[in-house]
Amino acid sequence: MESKKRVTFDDIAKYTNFSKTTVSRYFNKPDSLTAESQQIISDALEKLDYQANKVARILAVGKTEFIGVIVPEFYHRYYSELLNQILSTYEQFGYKFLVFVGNNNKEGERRYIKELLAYQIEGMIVLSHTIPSQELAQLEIPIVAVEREDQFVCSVNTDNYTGGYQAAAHLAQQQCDLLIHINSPTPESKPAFGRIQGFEDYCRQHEIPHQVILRDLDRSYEKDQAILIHIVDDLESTCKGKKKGIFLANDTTANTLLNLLVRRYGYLPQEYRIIGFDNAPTSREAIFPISTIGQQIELLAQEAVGLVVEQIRQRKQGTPLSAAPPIHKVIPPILFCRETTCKVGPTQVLLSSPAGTQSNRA
Amino acid sequence: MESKKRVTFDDIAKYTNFSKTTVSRYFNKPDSLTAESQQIISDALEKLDYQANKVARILAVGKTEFIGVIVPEFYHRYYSELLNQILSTYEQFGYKFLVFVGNNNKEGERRYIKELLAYQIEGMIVLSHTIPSQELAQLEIPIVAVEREDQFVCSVNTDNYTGGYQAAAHLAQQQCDLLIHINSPTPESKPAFGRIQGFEDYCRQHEIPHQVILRDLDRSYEKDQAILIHIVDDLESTCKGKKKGIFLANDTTANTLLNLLVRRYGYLPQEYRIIGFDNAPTSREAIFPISTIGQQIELLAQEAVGLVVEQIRQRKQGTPLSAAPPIHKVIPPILFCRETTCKVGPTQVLLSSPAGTQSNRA
DNA sequence: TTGTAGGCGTTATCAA
DNA sequence: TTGATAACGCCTACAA
Repeated sequence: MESKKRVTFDDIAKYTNFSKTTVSRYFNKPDSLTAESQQIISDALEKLDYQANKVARILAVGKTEFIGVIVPEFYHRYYSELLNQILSTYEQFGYKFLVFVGNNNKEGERRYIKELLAYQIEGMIVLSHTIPSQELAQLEIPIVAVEREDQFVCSVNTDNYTGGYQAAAHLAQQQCDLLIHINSPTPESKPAFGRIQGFEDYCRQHEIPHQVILRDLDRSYEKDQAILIHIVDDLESTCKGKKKGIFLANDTTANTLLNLLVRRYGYLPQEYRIIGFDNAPTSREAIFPISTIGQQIELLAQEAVGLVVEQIRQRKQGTPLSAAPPIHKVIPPILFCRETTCKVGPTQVLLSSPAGTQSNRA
Repeated sequence: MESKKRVTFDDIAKYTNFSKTTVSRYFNKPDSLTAESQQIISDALEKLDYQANKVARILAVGKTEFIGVIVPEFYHRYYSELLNQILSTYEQFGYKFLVFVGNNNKEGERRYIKELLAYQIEGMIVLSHTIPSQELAQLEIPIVAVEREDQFVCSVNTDNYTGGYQAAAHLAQQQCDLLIHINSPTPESKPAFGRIQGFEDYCRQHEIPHQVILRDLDRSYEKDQAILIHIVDDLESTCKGKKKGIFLANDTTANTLLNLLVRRYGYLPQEYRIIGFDNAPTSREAIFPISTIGQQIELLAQEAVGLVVEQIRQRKQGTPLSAAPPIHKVIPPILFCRETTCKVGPTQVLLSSPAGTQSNRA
């Protein structure tokens, strides 16, 4: 049970009287060994309890199968869910993920990237927003941006414009008199800017009264709540009686708004219709399940990893690195029509089981 | 701009007419070089755009600075927050994290662990529950379990017993007639079992009517909701009029229950007092901020990483590996008294800014 | 202060 | 089908 040195190919070689080359081949080209030899080596590996050392392999072969991931934060569940789905692609692609949280700190993120490069990551998936894609593009490794500024690197994004358009259309369909979009100030370079555009375009094209309210949101629940209270107070005085369709920039904010309204009224008044964005778990788990323009998070993750892997593959084949222009994949959003816009009115709000046959205790 | 071979110490050495040993020393023992030599090498590194290769370093020196992490799932925000805090310790300890999601799949997790070991991780933090600690202990690397069965490995846990005790005490203090604890069936080996024990002990010691309801929770919001509806229906018929203090196993479930009650009543009746566990972000962001027995998540993460790192350090110093018995750190919980038990009654439920002009109900 | 030589554990190349 | 040898890029003696 002593902490002996780790068993290596050399040990296996000596034990079996093969060379370590042959042992190596057992793993990489097993067919080139006789069945007998394979068996012998297999037994030896078992007997000596061999544990693979991929670090040595990396040095020899140059492939780490590491992908670096930089997540901006975990306040929005969108990111934890996206990370979840990214990590889950291990089963599909076999790549491992080195994960950092950016916390909106540009200098920090630069250090993280340096570290990732030092560990010879083969590609990187960037969810954080601080570092411009131009800088990322100079890293000379395959990079895929997800829902962030992506001019100079590959990316996978939801079709935000269509999403914003759909949101407006859906609210309009609910007979709203006034459509409102609440968002943070968003640079045009971010894909999320499309949400604003799509919303506005729909409203203009259909001549629907609307306004876009831009505030410094997405800080914390309490701060967002304070901001939204002001907005709602304002609406209550200026738009009393009008049916307001509110499109929030994300489900987290939508949830905050919903909570606020339900606290005021005990339910969500028909006068307010709410739709969020992302289809983050938040939206399903809200006091009233929130309608949302769903990002296909699992698909986004798969496409993102797939795209990185594809780029890695191409590069490995000698294809020029930055020759081709960046690929931008676009994933369509999906409307989830839930209680904050359609399904249930305030009178059907009660939640109870048909007939209870249930017992207690343990 | 061509994808030339990467620059190595050899290149720097040739360029500067030093040996690569000297270049190596520039990084590891800079004081052993003249200031002048340092400058020369520094310039060369800059000029040739040297990028560190830690893989080679690992092979030479045997230290990866990798810690493997296995998270069970992301349904409970407790885990994403814990992961967040673990990742954030990079700034403090410098260790990088290879992250896998277990998804409650024992075989999968075994494969992940194999992979992690192949990458020469120096230690592992295990949040998932599937693999017994006895098996983990045989891995011959420092392991820290967090809030899971931990008999044979080091661990960091919240003082669950005290937490359960406090929860009961707090509910009792709110003049509840009947205390109820809702949980999943929990093996005694899990730290979380202490929540049940603590709750029951308090109730017995103080002769408070109570019951423990064990159901197969923690699957999904909808499933949990269905289960809770049955439970509430039951309580409504059997305990009508009694003030019920309900202690939920975690904030996620507490949130589900709260939503359900608020949907029935438009507010949280005084007849129901609710307290959760974890102080996951969920609890603050619920329709009514949920009182909770808070786990000090940031501290848990720090202690967990710190403990792994400490073990790594000791091992490096030749101290026997598994000689010492596993260390179990215990972190006290913190009661967060919020609206579901104390702060606000249903009449003060409205949320508006000071000058607010809001209406009530219908 | 600096250099030489060998090793870390694997794979690639060339022979046999 | 197998083996010997030289990488991969860095670090650690030991020497100078």
